[in-house]
Amino acid sequence: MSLSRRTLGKAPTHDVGRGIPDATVARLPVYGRVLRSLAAQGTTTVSSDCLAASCGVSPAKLRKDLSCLGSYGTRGVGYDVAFLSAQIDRELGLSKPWRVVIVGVGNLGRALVSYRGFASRGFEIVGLVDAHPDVIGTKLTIGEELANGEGTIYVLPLTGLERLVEESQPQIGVIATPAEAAQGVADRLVGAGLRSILNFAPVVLSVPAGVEVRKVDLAVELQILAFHEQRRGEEPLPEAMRA
Amino acid sequence: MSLSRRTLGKAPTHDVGRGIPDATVARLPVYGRVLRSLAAQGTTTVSSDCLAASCGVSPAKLRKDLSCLGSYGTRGVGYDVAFLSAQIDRELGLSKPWRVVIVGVGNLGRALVSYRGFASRGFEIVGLVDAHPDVIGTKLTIGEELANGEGTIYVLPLTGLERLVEESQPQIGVIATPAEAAQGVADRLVGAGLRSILNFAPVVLSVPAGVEVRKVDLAVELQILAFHEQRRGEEPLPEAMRA
DNA sequence: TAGATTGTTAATCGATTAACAATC
DNA sequence: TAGATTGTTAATCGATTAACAATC
Repeated sequence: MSLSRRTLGKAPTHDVGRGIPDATVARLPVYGRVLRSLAAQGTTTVSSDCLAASCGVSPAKLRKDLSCLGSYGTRGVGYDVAFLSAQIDRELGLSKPWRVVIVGVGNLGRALVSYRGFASRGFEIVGLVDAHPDVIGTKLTIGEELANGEGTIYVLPLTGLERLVEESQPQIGVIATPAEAAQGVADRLVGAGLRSILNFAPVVLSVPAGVEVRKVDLAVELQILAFHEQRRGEEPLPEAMRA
Repeated sequence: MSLSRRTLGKAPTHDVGRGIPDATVARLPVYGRVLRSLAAQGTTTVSSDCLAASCGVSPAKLRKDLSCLGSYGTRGVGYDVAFLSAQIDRELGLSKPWRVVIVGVGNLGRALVSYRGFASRGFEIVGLVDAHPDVIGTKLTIGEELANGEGTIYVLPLTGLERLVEESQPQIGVIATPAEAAQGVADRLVGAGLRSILNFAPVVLSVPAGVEVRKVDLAVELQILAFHEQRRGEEPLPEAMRA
C-alpha cells in the first residue's frame, strides 16, 4: 500500500487557506522538523498516532492541525513523510528564502549566527550590525564552524543599518541588543521598512500597527518554570492522603 | 490620595491562590519587569490603563490577570507599584532564590551566563557543564563583564553532571547543547532528580510525567514570522479596493 | 459629592478533545 | 472483505473582551 503521487494531495477543500489558527501555525514548524528527521532516517510513511507522539502532541490535535492545510493523508495508511513535509514548508512560506538582518553581535548574536537551523530552513543572514567598536569589522562564519567554504560576514556599524536594509532588502530583523538599545533599534528597523521583528531584548517594544513583533524572553521562561516548581513543592498531597 | 500600607492588600478572596490560568502566569513576569522599571524611575502609583499600555496588553486583561492574585488595587486610584511588584514576585515564587545548572557552554550558553536578568531575578547559576575539552576548565564571569568582584564559575566536564547536581542541588536545568546531545542530557538531569527543564535545543524532549519542559526555539519563532510576512504580501487587498 | 478606577460579571471567541463515519 | 487510519463533527474547555456596579 504505497502512496503514489497521483493519489496524494486532495488539496484544500473547505475554508482552508486563509485563517489557519495561530495555535496551529505555531506547531507547524515542529511537525516540519520531526518529518524531516523521519525522512532522514528513511521513513516514508507515518500515521498521526506515531507522528503525534514524536511531536509531543495528541493525535487528535495533529490531525486537526494538518486538516487546515488540506487532505494530505490517506485513510487506512497515514501520511507520506516527504509530501507532507513539503506541504508544511509551502504553507509556512519556506519555499522561497527570507533575508534576515541581526542587530547586536554579543554572545547571543553570535549564537544566532552560528545556528545551523537558520540556513537549513531557508533564512539567509544578509547583515550583522553592532554599535561596539570592538566587534565592528569582525568577520563571523555563518552556520557551524566547519570552515568548508561556507559564508562569512562582516559586522557593520549600527550607523549603517538603514543603508544595509536598503541594499540587501531583509524582510526580518532580529534584535539581540541590550534592553536599553532595543526600542531605538526597533524604531529604525520599522523606519527602514521592516515589518517583522524577532526581539530577544527584555523589553516590551512599541511598534506601529501592521508590524509584527515576536519576543523570546529567557527571564519569562525561567520565571514560569519557577512558578510551577514552587507549586510542585507546595501541593503534593497525593489524593490518597486527603482526609 | 496616597496608598498607605494599611489600606493595601485585600488578600486573596474567592478561589484565588490555586489555579492561576497558564495564560496569566505567562504574563506575570512581564508585568513584574515593567513595574520594576516604573519603580526605578520614581513612579509610585499606576492605573491599569497605563500599566497595560506599557505591557502591551489590554486594560481588561491586565485587571483580570491581577485579580487572580488578590485585590491589590485601590478603586479610583490604581495600584501601588512597589507593593504590586512584590505580590507578583511572591506569586511567581521569586521570594527565595532558585538554583540553575546550565549544560552546554557554546555561544548560547555563554550568552545565558552573561545575562544580567538571571541574577537580578533571583536565579543563581550553580553549575556550568560541557563535553568539549576546549571549554572544560574555562572560567566565566556571571552577569555583565563588570569585573567588579561578581561571581565567576568554572566549566565542569559533562561527566560530572550527576555529582554537581547532588552537591549543589539545582532545581532548574538549562539545556544549551546541540540537538544531538539534548535528549541524553535531559535523561541525566531527570535521573539526577531535576523536575524543571528549559530546553534551547531544537528537539522535542521526551520526559516522564511530572517533569516540566519549556522550550525556546529560534527556528520556530522565525518560521512563524515568515508565515505572517508571507500572508502580508498576499492578502493586502485593502477593503476599499474590493469590488 | 463628583470623578476616577478597580474587580467582577456575562458574552464571545478560539482551542482542545473525543468519538466516529468515511474510506483506503 | 476486514483492519487501519484519516478528516470532521460536536462537546468541552479555557481565554479574551466589554461593560458596569462597587468604591475609593
